[in-house]
Amino acid sequence: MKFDLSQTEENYLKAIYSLFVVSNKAVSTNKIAEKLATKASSVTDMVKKLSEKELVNYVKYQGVSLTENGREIAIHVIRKHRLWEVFLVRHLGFQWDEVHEVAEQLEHVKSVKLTNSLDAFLDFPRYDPHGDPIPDKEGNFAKRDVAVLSSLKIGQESKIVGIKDSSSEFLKYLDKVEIKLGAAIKVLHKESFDNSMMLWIDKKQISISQQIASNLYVKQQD
Amino acid sequence: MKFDLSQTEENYLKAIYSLFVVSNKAVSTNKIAEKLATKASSVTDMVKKLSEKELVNYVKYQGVSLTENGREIAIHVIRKHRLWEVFLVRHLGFQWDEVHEVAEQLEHVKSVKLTNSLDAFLDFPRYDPHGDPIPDKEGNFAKRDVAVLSSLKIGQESKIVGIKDSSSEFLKYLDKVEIKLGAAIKVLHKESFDNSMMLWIDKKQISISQQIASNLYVKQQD
DNA sequence: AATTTTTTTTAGACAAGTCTAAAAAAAATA
DNA sequence: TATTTTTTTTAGACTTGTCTAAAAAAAATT
Repeated sequence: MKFDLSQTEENYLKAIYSLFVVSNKAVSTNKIAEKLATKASSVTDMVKKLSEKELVNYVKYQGVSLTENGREIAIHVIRKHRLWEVFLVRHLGFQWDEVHEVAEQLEHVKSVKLTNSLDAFLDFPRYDPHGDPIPDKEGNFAKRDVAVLSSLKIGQESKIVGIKDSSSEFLKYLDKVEIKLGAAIKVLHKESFDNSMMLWIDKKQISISQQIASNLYVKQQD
Repeated sequence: MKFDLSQTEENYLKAIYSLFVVSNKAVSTNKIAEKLATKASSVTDMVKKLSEKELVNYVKYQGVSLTENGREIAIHVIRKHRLWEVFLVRHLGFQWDEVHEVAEQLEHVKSVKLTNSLDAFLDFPRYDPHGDPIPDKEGNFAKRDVAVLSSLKIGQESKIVGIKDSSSEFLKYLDKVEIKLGAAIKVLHKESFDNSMMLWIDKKQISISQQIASNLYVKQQD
């Protein structure tokens, strides 16, 4: 039941998982190739292998989806990735835009005890530094009752809890304008002609474009 | 100057390093093969490759030694291994006989910032949970002024600081008889016919064989 | 519906790391 | 020193994951 997968195999499962959750339908080999910066022909080969191990459902020319086993493994890898990100930011002084590359390596370390002890050491965090939910031991994600900032109405108060685009550029922008996860905000005004928003954030007043607002997640309670 | 080595290459360098320090002469391919649980023919292949990268000195039929570069990398990997061991025992509740396998994986994670931040987080430990010295950023090992327990004379007081044999069996034995690193001891008696020793350790009196005593390191001051 | 374009798969090749079996060199023994 | 034994290397093969180029299928366009 529990295979010993190579890092490459794990990366494929993770890629298929994340592509699947956005489109909710079988993923094309081309999309996977793009995500993993490889070629579609390589993907076809790997997908066949994963299919033999019953980690993905694969029908020629019809895309790929994860089996229950494959999904479990993918989620477990994501869990490790996000826990390590929390550790790096909280305890080792990493910035949130520095953690990804290192977490990509740490996520492949295999030890159930390690993962669960780390989880406990971090006091079972539910979100990573980017606001993405961390699956628990059983693979359940904390449900986020979140909205995109751009959907808030004038007068609403909320809290920034996550970001959609986690590119390094976007993270750097957020740092520059001092928008931090956890920051309390209040919508003061929405400009109807370009949908830019004026808001209070940490006692300061700033204006952000619709572009930015639609890449920030906010939520009401903890 | 700084290559991106595979985990396998790093493991070869580490193996060559540790074999070299005990014998202080060029290491045979057979010994390396034994250490890495592989075949001598595989070692020959790899050693040629490392030689081309100028990480080892290799002359056919005459064994292998590390170049300055190779030595640096080996020590850096050992540094990471031992730092992670400290982290696992101190913060994640691992026993000292559980850490090796996990540290073998963690030691290959590549990030200078990670290593040095971890070092700082742990407050620059000088010894790992087995009492082995941890090289600093520059690759310098803390000098241990240690002796083997069996060399102590009657009446001498000391402290257990390390072990020579770190096999799982030995570690388990130590746990069973409650010999811990850091424990203060005093030699009460030495049996001349079998060299077994009677000692005080943590307010208890125990007798240990010469076998055991010669696998324990002790030292005077910190 | 026929044709063109795009996507996906197949076929064959390559690099890394490993293995077995055989050959070559070194070491041990007679 | 000659011979036997042990160690080390070479040769050729296999696996994993990758690639390019060509073929096949699907989708889009006319």
